[in-house]
Amino acid sequence: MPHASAPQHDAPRDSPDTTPDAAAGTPPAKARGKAGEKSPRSTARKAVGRPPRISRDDVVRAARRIVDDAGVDALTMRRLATDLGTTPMALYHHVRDKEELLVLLLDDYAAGALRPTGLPDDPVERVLAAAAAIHDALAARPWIAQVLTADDLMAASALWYVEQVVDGLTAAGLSPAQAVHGYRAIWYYTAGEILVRATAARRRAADDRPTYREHVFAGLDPAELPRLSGVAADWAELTAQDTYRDGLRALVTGLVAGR
Amino acid sequence: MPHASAPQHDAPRDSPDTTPDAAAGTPPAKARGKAGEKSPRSTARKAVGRPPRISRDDVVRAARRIVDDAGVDALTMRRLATDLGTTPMALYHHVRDKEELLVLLLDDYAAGALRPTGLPDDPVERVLAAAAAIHDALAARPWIAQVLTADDLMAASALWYVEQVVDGLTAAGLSPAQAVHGYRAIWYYTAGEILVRATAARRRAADDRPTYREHVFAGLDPAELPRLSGVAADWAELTAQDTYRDGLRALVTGLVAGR
DNA sequence: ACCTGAACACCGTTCAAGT
DNA sequence: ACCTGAACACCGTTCAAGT
Repeated sequence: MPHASAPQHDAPRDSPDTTPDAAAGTPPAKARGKAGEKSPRSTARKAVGRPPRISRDDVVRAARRIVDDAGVDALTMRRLATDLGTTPMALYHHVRDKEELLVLLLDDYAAGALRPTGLPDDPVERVLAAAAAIHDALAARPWIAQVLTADDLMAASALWYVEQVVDGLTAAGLSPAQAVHGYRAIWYYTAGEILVRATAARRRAADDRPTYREHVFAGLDPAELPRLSGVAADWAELTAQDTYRDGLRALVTGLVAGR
Repeated sequence: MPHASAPQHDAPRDSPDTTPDAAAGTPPAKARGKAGEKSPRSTARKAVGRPPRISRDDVVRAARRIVDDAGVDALTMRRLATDLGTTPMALYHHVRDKEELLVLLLDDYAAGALRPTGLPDDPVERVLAAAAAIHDALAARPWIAQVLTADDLMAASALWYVEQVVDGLTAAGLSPAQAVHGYRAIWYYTAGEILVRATAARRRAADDRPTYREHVFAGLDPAELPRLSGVAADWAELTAQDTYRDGLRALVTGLVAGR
């Protein structure tokens, strides 16, 4: 199901948008000049002019290929154009800029993530399952981390997961406002885990300056920092363990207990 | 106290390192060629050659100025060189590359953060206070967020905070391993909050595509996503509220309860 | 040892023009 | 309407040379 339900936000002029101001009223500042001045003789919605060679979907698909194959750093407008057999500037007719492309990519990916079948009935367990599902889907692709900071996600196609979390928290006794705040807390924790872990993995892969933390920990003063000195030897092993679900459970438990 | 205790990791050749392999044994891959081949006649540690015009501290200080004044995006090696009255390449004699500079910057900033005086005696409250202190220190500077992903922080000078958290969790009954995992969970939550919030703020400041989320929420199908439809009108207001401490308390409560 | 100058190999994006 | 070509205004970093 490739992003069938993802809304085409900021689609260039061809989206039959229901809200009038999204298409004509107050377009984003950057696009305003272009949209208003560039096509002075487009009097009607007729399909006039050169037929398109590539579509927005083509762009997103090609971008996803690059990112999956070679990482998000390899995604440049120039390479993307080359892969599509066009020029860099042709892309700008389909996406506003690179950041929009990244958000589109994230949406597209979230839409393709599997919705877990048979979520538990118990509210807390349901929250845990939904959060873990979106976490696992995102954590599976390391490039997500770098895109995450470009959007607070939870946009468009990931809303189903958000619904499950908010619903579960409500069923567990939280007020609607508390449930939204609870969802946000879960999202902070989840996004943070993905980002921190992805960075650590990148660091490890580069195998550059690998001994920095060890260096710091080796120089610990047991008198000043006794606890850290005590766990210094095990730190690497302990932090390498995947404890996402444990922390998630603690957070959700605390949210429900503190209602 | 400008990072007096911050270790000079990867300082170029002049650091009298105690661990032999940090200075000579296995230098990072990138630097290996340069370090091994560039100075064939440096037979002793004598201060020979041209006297330095700028120091590593100068570089970090100038970088901090730029970042504080104009944001992290304005920090380029070229501008930094201009501000220091040198050439871009002179900088590379003091820092390995730009990423190291960013990490140095983060360290430097964390070292300058105020340690809260009079931490509470109660273990849970102590954990909350320490975590909130590091959170507030980092959240005060928006550029931190972008640097955070370049390091898992908690390095060097921020260790005091880590000690407080691990100690508090231990005093609350967690095992050393549980305390480390708990600290990690708190760090995920904290880093995630800062990152997500900073991105949202950036988005708002750009006032570009401001209606995307509203657009998505306006198109919600109440039959499919009833909870979200119910809170759609209040979403912006609810998520604008600062609930970092509430979520933190829930997390810590859950960690202690689940021990 | 420390610094400079010039160059390399890129970026994202604008602008004016073509069909 | 859609695409092209050339250019702008940058990047971080390497390399060879100077003092």
